[in-house]
Amino acid sequence: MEVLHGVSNCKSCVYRDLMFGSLTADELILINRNKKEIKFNRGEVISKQNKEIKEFMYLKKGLVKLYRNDVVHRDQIISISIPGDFISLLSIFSNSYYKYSIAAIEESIICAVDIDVFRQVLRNNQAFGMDLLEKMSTIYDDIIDTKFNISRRHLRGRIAYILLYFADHVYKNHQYDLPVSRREIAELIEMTTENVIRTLSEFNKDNIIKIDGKNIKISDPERLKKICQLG
Amino acid sequence: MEVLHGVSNCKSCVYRDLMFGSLTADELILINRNKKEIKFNRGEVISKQNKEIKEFMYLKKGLVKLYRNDVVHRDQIISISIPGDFISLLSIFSNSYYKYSIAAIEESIICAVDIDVFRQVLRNNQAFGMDLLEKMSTIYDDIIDTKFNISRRHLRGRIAYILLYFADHVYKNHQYDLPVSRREIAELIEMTTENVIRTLSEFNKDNIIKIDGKNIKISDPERLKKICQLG
DNA sequence: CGCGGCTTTGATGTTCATCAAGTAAAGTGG
DNA sequence: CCACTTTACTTGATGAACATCAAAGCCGCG
Repeated sequence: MEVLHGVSNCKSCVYRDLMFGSLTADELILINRNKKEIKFNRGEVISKQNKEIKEFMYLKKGLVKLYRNDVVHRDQIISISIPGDFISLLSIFSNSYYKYSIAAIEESIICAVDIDVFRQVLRNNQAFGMDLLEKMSTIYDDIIDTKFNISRRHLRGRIAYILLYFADHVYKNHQYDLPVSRREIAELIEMTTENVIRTLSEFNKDNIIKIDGKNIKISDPERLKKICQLG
Repeated sequence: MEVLHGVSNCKSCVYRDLMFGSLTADELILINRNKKEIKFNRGEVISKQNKEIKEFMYLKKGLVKLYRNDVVHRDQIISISIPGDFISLLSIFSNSYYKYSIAAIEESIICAVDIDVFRQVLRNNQAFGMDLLEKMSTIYDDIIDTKFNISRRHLRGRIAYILLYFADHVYKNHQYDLPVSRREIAELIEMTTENVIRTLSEFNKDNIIKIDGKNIKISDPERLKKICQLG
């Protein structure tokens, strides 16, 4: 972890409209003065379950996972966030502590705004609040959707679902380097690491996908989609 | 379904503070003028997935379920709402159509406020917006929590979890009439109807619970809690 | 009264987790 | 930089957990 100094101004940030489009010039200056950019290496924990929330964060670069810690069983991954996502939006209003842990899957850069400043701006800007309601709702809906979609499927269907998820939602490409380990896939779709590997090998043998280490190429998208729907 | 006329004024509603505590007198009058109270019988569908959202609704009396329709497999119950819950809060901001269906489990009375009026009040009252952010966040967090708690458990653990859920969260009593059918329990915790029945019978035989038709009495809460934690 | 939905139990087979054991890859310290 | 340790990946064998199928009793309702 490393705080980046002398970094970009919010005014010219690519994500400005995504998040702070409804702020006045003054509000934006205030946010800019109270934000930090922080770099995390692959594997580093960004925040831990039950820790106090001190910042509103969004992802500028990289890939992070939200997950529930579980000592007895295994961790459960709730969602994968891509650049532009608000990674601390969950539970920021319902709790003063994190309900979930966050860790970097790839080297990532987080933009973190002091939570009190954030709340202050929120109290004074109606449009900003409405924006946030909508965004939060969308994030939550996506999580619920994904979770319910996964839990009703069998193993083959789950793997198909998650492969297509990375292709369509994260990388927008039918070929990509899997950002997560086999174990993390298992934690994401509730199955064992062994069965993740087995199912991937099966798909590989059946020429549905082509595996080369971390690299996945979806050779037969139609069949994969069919398995996703039926499995 | 039956619209109730000449019903109570919002001003003296038991749920006023729960929902509309931050409204001005004028706003409350506006809401009052544009609300309906509607009674639904057991089993009646209150709103259907993909239908346009025209009202903001909360539950005054009874018990309802939120669920995802699924033609191929079975329906999936997302949550059970008790009086005071905002049953259409989900997706009201992220979508203009319902993402989930809603149906009455018991005879229920819904209070429905015209969605445009609701949004209008929301735009003009900052405190109301903040309230809503917090409430919505809590509802979503609960759903995610429940869902993840269930999906990591085995059948016995799931049944134990749901029995305790009804006891602690819905009825606040160790004895209660199960409001849902065995099949609905199955849809709620992702298992088959047969296995719900089998597991309940097992618990009955082991003197952990006492079943009499729909009536459940938790005779050995400690053991049930242990099963819930370990299963 | 009979039809359909809910409930219950048993038998059977499938799906999946667990255990074991080995290889490959990636950190780690001397 | 190389030996060493740990972590990730892979495959197979086994048994447990669970779904499916079948059949029958029960209850409410038109």
